[in-house]
Amino acid sequence: MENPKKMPTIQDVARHANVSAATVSRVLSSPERVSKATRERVTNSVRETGYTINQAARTLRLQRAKTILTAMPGIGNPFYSTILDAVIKAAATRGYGVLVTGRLGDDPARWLGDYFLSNRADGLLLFDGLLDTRTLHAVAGDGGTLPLVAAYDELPDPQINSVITDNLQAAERAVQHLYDYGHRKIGHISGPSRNTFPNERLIGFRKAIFEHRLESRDDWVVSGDYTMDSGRAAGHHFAGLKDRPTAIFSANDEMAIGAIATLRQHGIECPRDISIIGFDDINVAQNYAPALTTMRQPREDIGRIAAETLINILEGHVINPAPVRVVLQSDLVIRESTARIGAARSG
Amino acid sequence: MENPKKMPTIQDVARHANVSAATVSRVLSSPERVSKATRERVTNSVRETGYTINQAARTLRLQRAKTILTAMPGIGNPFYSTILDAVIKAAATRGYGVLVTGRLGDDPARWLGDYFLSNRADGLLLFDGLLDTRTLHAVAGDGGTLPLVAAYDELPDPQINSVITDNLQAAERAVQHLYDYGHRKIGHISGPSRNTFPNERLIGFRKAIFEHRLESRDDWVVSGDYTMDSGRAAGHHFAGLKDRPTAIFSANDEMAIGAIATLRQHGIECPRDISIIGFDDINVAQNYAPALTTMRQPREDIGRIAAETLINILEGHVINPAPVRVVLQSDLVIRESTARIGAARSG
DNA sequence: GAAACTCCTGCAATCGATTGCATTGATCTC
DNA sequence: GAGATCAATGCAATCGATTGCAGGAGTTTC
Repeated sequence: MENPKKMPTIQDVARHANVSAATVSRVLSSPERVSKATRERVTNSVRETGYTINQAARTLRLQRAKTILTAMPGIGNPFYSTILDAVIKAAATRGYGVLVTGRLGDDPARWLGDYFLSNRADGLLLFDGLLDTRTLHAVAGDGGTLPLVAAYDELPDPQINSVITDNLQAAERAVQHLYDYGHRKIGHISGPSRNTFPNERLIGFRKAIFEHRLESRDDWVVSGDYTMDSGRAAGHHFAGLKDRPTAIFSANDEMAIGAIATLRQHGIECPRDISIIGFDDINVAQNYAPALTTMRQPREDIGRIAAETLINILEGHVINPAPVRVVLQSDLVIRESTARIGAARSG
Repeated sequence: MENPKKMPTIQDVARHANVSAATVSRVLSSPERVSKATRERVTNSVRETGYTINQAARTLRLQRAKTILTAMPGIGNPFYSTILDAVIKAAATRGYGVLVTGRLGDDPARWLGDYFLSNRADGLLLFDGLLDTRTLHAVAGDGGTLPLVAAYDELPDPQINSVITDNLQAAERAVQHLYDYGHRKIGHISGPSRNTFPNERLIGFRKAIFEHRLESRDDWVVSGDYTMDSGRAAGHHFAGLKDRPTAIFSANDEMAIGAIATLRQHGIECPRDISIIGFDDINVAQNYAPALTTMRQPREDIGRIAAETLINILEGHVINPAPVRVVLQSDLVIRESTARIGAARSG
């Protein structure tokens, strides 16, 4: 039990097939360089011995781990978990493993470095916008380059490869929808901003408000952290307002759900008394009551494309010195949580 | 750019500190065996060269990857993603990385094997109850043992280590709650069963129904696959019934949500017309409308304990030949989706 | 029939860290 | 003061797969 039967090595296969280890290796990696007879003999031996390659040895020799690391703020978040799912699938079809890490400790540079400056992973998929780009450059080290693809909410450093959706435009589109429905008093529940710099969705919100010359009030914009709890807090805030907006654009679905639930406890029904539009289109959105109007982000696409891009870079398919930039579109999905202002009032 | 500066090796550090590589290695792994003066000199050299250990080499030499593999049916599922979060945290504090895989291809044995029969991972955390135990034994191979901890819904093979909640008892408790609320006509939306063997929650449901001598009808039990969509399908089914149960026990929250949403579309309101209790207490449960009554599973605990158990086994802290079995409790959380039958009818 | 090729296969070095054994110098014991 | 003991360090083999180089067998060419 405590001494698992030793795994067969390439040497064992070689002995079994009466060839050298080199030949076995060649059968496995470039079969066309080996004669048909030998190839078949070796293939049989591989099967009969139950040989599986020792990745550690391979990694050491080739200096490539065939593994990518993904850093996410919180996998518990359904938004990210769907992306991760897509990443894993895409990586698997290319023969790559996926290591996952969250936010650990206070010094991102150190633990990120620990991971694959040490040959555990070949590259990084970054879904955490709160990791500062300076930090990343530090991880990359002065001379070397850290193969990296970023895929988060913010427009990242133009220097680094990225797969993103156009958040600014999508936010404008969300507000536009509320405007189209007749709303003129529009509030916002924003996500966190890093470096005191407003995030893209907040900027888009402000831009739309400005362009439509709508009323802009400080107490109509509250900031949350993308959790349902912070949505609840925002809900309390809006419920307590004397002069309340008739519609709210929430920077993600979870905060929208938290806000709707809390507002309801205060007797404020959505969409009867207030319209709320979310962002992301997470799974529950369509099954929530009311079903959420939201800006759908193509999460599977984000995950898949990000993973493929990174692997292409790793395998040298991308010689292009210019950073890769992929911008995906979000779609407006109209459901029940927003209503025309006239219709809602009369409802 | 395309040629990252070569990472310093232990040899480089040794040269820098004027000692042998062996000494550097000892400073890193068993500092007490090295004199204070040397130790400090080496520690400085490590810092100055920016050395990080090459895990591939270490893994090859030690035959241990310091990495665990988790297999989940779908990370997109919020239930599992919370568990995964806990696993990653627990593993990280023990210095372990976490590889994640989903269901890939049709032959689990092959891809599971590819992972860590090949020294990529030292052990497996299995959250996927649909992987047959025979398959697992096959992966383990005849002689050797695959370090494995299972943590899924079903009571697994008593031979293997497991961290579970008592699903049968929890299911009974859920039905008991409906019974206490005066319901006598109780339906069930079940999860999938493997091997034509009913799953624990279904057994618990049947047991409770039997013991209370309640009506048991085939068309009051529909089976789903734990997705919201299958919950919607179940909702349609129940909506179409002439003689409908007054309460439903859903084997997870997502199916409960799907069912509630669909029933509402048919004019059947929860809890006014029908009470529904879920299972798991996923994040949205408390923010759903109605807030879900559910059996809360301690997901963080499951993830953390499973990871710690596996690592203990890997590090030989567990010499015990008997399989480890941890059984956690689920708690009934009463919210709005269930109502006393009198109260509901009059509401 | 010999030079020039091609094709197939093996030899041996290499990747970087670890560790049993050997060595050195110092301290201790009687 | 000679032998024993011990602490600190170095030597060199090892983990398993890959690959440049070389050699042997067979084929082609003139």
